[in-house]
Amino acid sequence: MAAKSKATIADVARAAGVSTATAGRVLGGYGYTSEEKKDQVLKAARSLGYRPNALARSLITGQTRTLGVVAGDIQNPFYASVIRGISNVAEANGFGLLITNSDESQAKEVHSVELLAQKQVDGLIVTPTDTRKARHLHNLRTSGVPLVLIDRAVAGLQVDRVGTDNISAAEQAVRRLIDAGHRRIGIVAELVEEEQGELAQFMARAISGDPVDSETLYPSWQRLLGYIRAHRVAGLPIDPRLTLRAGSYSALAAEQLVPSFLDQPDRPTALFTTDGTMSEGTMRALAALKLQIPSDISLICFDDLDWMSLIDPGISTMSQPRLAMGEAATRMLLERIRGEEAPPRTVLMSAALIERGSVAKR
Amino acid sequence: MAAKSKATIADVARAAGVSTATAGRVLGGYGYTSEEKKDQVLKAARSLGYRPNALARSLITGQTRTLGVVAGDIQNPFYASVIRGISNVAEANGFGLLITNSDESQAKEVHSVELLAQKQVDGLIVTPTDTRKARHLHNLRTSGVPLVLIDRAVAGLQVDRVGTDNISAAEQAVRRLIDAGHRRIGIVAELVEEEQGELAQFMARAISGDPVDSETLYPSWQRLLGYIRAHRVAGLPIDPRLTLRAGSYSALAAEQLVPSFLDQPDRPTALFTTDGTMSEGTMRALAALKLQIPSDISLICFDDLDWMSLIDPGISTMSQPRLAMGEAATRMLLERIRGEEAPPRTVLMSAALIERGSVAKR
DNA sequence: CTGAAAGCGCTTACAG
DNA sequence: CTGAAAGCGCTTACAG
Repeated sequence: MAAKSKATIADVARAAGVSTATAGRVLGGYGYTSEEKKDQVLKAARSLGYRPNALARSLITGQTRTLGVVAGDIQNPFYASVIRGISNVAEANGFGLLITNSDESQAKEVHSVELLAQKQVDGLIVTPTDTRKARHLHNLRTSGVPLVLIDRAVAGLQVDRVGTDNISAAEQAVRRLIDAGHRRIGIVAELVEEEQGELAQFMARAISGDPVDSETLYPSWQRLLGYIRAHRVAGLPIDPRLTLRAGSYSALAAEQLVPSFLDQPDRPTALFTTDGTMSEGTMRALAALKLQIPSDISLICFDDLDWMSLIDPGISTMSQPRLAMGEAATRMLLERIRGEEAPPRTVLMSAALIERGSVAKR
Repeated sequence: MAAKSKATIADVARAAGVSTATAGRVLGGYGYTSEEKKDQVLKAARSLGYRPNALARSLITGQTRTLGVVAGDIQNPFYASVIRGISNVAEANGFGLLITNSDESQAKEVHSVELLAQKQVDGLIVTPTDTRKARHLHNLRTSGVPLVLIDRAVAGLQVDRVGTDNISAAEQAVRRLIDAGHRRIGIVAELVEEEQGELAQFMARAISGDPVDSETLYPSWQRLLGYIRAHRVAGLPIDPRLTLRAGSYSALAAEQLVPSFLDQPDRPTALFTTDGTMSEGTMRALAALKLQIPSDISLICFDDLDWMSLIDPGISTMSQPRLAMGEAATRMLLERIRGEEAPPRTVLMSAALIERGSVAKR
């Protein structure tokens, strides 16, 4: 193995015949130096193959120019795009990215946050796994590490956040289906456990128009709210049998539940899926059932995935600005890192309905 | 903003009434300490909310337990999966991941490598943008930073590498098409510039059976080699007009070139696309041309993307073990970091033909 | 403009 | 087993 060449500032200073302070000033780009010494130092640095040790610098300055990211799963197109957005603005500002996956497990999320904090990231972007309890995120506040949330909020945690306006987006999607004449519209959603009570109660309250604290709801619950709202606005009744609850972030779960969901009297003539994962599972099930879109069943999805424009007919969907979400979150985080004081901001981005060929008139 | 609580080992030591050395020993988990002092220190640490500063530790130990990754584009499913594989074994071994995108630009790659090196990563995994010249990667060797290459090799750079056995995989795909009776098989490939000469010369040499140094070829060139080999083995002639060269990693480029490619006398009856990007572009073009698969044209792709199993008929493809590639690369890197000396290894993984419905008999 | 000294938060020999 | 001291590679006041 090659000898590790580890020229330090002291080595360069010695070779250039100056003090380490002077060498540091030119190499670190701070303070003033005469052109002459500057040249000497630069020459010495080059010949020694000097590379600054960011660790030492960070230890003193207290900043690492590194951001930490805790995403659900980097393989998921949603997170992949969001992270790309984060990466775009991080890179443009000279920040590196330490990325971890939570796999929607709070234990892993806690572990990741701790790891990133120990590595002294200047700020953190996380997609919280649990929207109710998140002590580790509250603790971050007291340890002074700026935090921005993406996609989900956390009850009682006043920090910057960027997400999609899920209620409006879902309402728009379902309204489109209603406008096309559909009256029995099924919703395929994760709806992982909530502490605001059971699904039936939740729906009852929403239907009756009771105000629900939607802010810290998981996205799929918010999208269910939009589904309900579209029905209410149109004066349509809501049949609880038209709600398919997958219970977890799993395409397979959706795929397995859709067949019996569709095998009921007076089955839905259209489906609304609440995210990419549910959409994929639903599509696989429809294919297996040999149901033609849109002649046998209409469909509007959430999140625009590659395949939705590749298949024939194309799938209409609510497209989230994933890249822009990552970019916006990072910009907000950098502002906080720079010390900008302002009340916590919530940026809700709107999704756009992309019309393709998956909705038939009825 | 909350006061930054920054308890150091010195603070803990003071609170516990011991020396910083002792506090360090229990908090850092090295050396011996009596149970009594251990308890005192732990208690003090807890009440002070002590969190170790990994920077300070790394500065001394010379290791950061962080790996650097330079991938093409995290949004691309190929890289997303590879990175997930990397993340799996990194995490299992307590390593963090600093991830950057090169966007297939060598300038960005050079910049990323420099950034990661300054941040003192313990090792680097990169998908090299240029397989011919890569001084920054050679330099890494002399600075003692272990490096593992994924997907592509670099001429003259003797380091561990994991890739796909592209020639065999492509040969298998094309043989499948030949076996189905196809005689005019088109290949849709990136084939970005090479310095081994022009495409025509390259093909002439390959066809004549001249040995080509395939090791450091870009994957799409290797896959072209497999395409040629399948023809040679079957005793079939090769028509250069059946090679579509996109010239860049762009689905749009492929999409735009496919129509005229298919609008030629005696046009191909089957297509082989050399990666996910080419596959996507080709699919979009075929859809726009209203060509039915497989009745109008047969197709075998490379790399198994989500949509290939979602559309009807499913697309047959050569599936690369992307996750396993990332995992294997990381394991090799960790071995090097642990100091294992061994000649550089090249691990070529084989792709598996996944048969779906995109190939018709002829 | 430049250098000697102190110090960031830890770990590592070295005595005891 | 424990502590005083030195030091990792830088940057930051502070004199001059």
